[in-house]
Amino acid sequence: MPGPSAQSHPVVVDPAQLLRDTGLQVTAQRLAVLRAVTASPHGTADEVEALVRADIGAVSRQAVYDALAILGDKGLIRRIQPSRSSARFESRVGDNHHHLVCRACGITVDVDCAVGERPCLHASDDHGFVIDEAEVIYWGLCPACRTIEP
Amino acid sequence: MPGPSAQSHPVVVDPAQLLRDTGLQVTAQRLAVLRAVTASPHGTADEVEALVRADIGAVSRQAVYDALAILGDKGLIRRIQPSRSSARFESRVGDNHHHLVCRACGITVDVDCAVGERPCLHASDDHGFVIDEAEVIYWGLCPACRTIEP
DNA sequence: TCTAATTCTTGACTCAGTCCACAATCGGGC
DNA sequence: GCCCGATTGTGGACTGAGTCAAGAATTAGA
Repeated sequence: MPGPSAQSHPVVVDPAQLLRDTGLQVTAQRLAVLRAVTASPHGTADEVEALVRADIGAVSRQAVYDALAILGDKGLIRRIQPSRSSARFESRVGDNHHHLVCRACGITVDVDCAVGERPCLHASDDHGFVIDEAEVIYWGLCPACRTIEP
Repeated sequence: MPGPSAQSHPVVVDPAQLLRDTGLQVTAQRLAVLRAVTASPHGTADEVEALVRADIGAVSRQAVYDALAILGDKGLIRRIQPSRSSARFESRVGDNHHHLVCRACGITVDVDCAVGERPCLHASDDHGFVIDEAEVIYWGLCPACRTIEP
């Protein structure tokens, strides 16, 4: 839905160019990791590894972890880790959205941030910290689990 | 700071009674875990285990994990798990406060919730979930790390 | 005090993630 | 288009947090 305020980057960004722009070498593994994270938001490293392997035939687990780490560092993907879950990754970045997690089945869905800017909340007392992000996880029961659980 | 609205339980609660009231058997291990979590907020399971061992002489790791899990289930302690950290536990419950975590050194401090009631925030779209908690982690750099890092 | 149910101990095991040394690949200069 | 140094990826061992399971010890109600 194109609105009056256009995004700062082109509508369709070439993933290879995206990597180059960030100062990263372009490799088949990194491109495949980027595709996997985009195709399957909130996937674990294992799931990403499986998708990448299905995509380009073979990868080492280490390459997947390396790519996830460096892409995360550069801000091309985001890493979240709800309690009792292994790390999950998503390619939706920059809009500072939040997450809704089901206590029963663990399903994770995105929720828009009502404020929109980061950090979207201000701590009542920052204890001298320089805060750059407020990460919010809403915990509850999803519609499916709500009907099963008492 | 006692205000006009008093807490629902007595000012000083006997820990053993607290366990009994929750329907749990009172054991030396559980009492020691409760003491350890209170004495060292935001400690990991390993740290709790060490404190408990120093306190009552010996415990199995399993007993510590069992106690942390059941005390968490019953709401006597809270479990938090910031990204890239193992689980941490605290006995300050019921006031729905939040946390401030340093990206560099990992130090965790409490921040009061500006709203006070749970869930203190409302998701912009609940996707049909029944939300009972909004967990907020503020990420940044603590005063000490701010002077070291560029 | 006795007894059934709950809890703790011990030790093996799983899973996510990391470390390391060597091989393969990328990409800027010729 | 080819070379070469720097960056990445591979394979395999390893770590740390947490879980499972069977039997021994403890708790609490009769």
